[in-house]
Amino acid sequence: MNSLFFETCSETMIFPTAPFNFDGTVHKPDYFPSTDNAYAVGYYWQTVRFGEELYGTKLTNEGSLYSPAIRLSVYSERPIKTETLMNLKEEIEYRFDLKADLSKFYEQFSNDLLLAPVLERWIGMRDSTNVSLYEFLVIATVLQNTTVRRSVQMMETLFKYYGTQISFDDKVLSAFWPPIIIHGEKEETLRALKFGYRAKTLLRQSEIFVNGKMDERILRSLATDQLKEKLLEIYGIGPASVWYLLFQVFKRYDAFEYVSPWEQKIFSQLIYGEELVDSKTLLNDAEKRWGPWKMLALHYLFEDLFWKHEKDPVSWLSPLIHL
DNA sequence: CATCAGGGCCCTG
DNA sequence: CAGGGCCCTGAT
Repeated sequence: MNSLFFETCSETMIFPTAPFNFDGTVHKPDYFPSTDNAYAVGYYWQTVRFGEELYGTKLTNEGSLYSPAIRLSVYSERPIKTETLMNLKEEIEYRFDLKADLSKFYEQFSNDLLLAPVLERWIGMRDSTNVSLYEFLVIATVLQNTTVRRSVQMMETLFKYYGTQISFDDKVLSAFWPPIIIHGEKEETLRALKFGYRAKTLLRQSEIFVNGKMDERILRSLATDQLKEKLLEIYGIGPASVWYLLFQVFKRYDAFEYVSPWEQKIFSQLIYGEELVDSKTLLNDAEKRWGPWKMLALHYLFEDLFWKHEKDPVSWLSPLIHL
């Protein structure tokens, strides 16, 4: 892994729609830890590959729930052009859903027995992702059919062999590689790094980006059904991964049509206080209760639980997290 | 020590 | 459309 040291810094302000919860938006305690980002209350650091360039970004909370403001600091090798800085700002606004208007969601469920207390704590939290579509596909691939610990291992192996290390603002973080780097690799090499059958997936996913068959910006504008169809065409993306993509990467708040075993257990406890509720029941009830907001509603419940767990372990949750 | 499932998906029959 | 195979690893 080659390393870079970025000292040049440009700044601009971002003004999210209100209400806005900075910490709930930038830090998701249920996502597996990854060395491409770091979090502290009021701060978020993240490496970003944008266009052909690498940047170190830092978000600083300089506002409040009803008067939100974020300082975006961008560290780079060379001074960044104003236009590029504005484009990067827009990209960050999209990824963290900073321009969302969730007022209808809040109004509609202010009396929902499950959601109301959670909204009190987390109103203004957004449905966010810190990475691009390509990068999310890599994450989805290392998540499949394994435990969190091993997902973390695989991710760090990828960073070690194909990524870049960036030092900025007293942080040292890993940065993603461009798809062409993996594309130029042999399947046996990836297999030797213990990716097993995932080697093929990583290669085929890189290929569609190198060949320009995937344009994230165009996908964003598609209707959900059409988008889902496109995403399912990607090798290695099936029913479980597709709704992670729809929700997190593409902000489709209703994307909940499949429950994987792990989430089934957690939702069962969370919503019904039971060990295992039939997945059809889960899906139907969520639709009835929250309709087009169902995944966002579940996200709020999920994050609230994991924040709680981070501070004060929830006894039934611990054995479900295989760290 | 051996066995097995783990935050799925592809492919075959 | 059901079910076997896939890679590695930690848990048991």
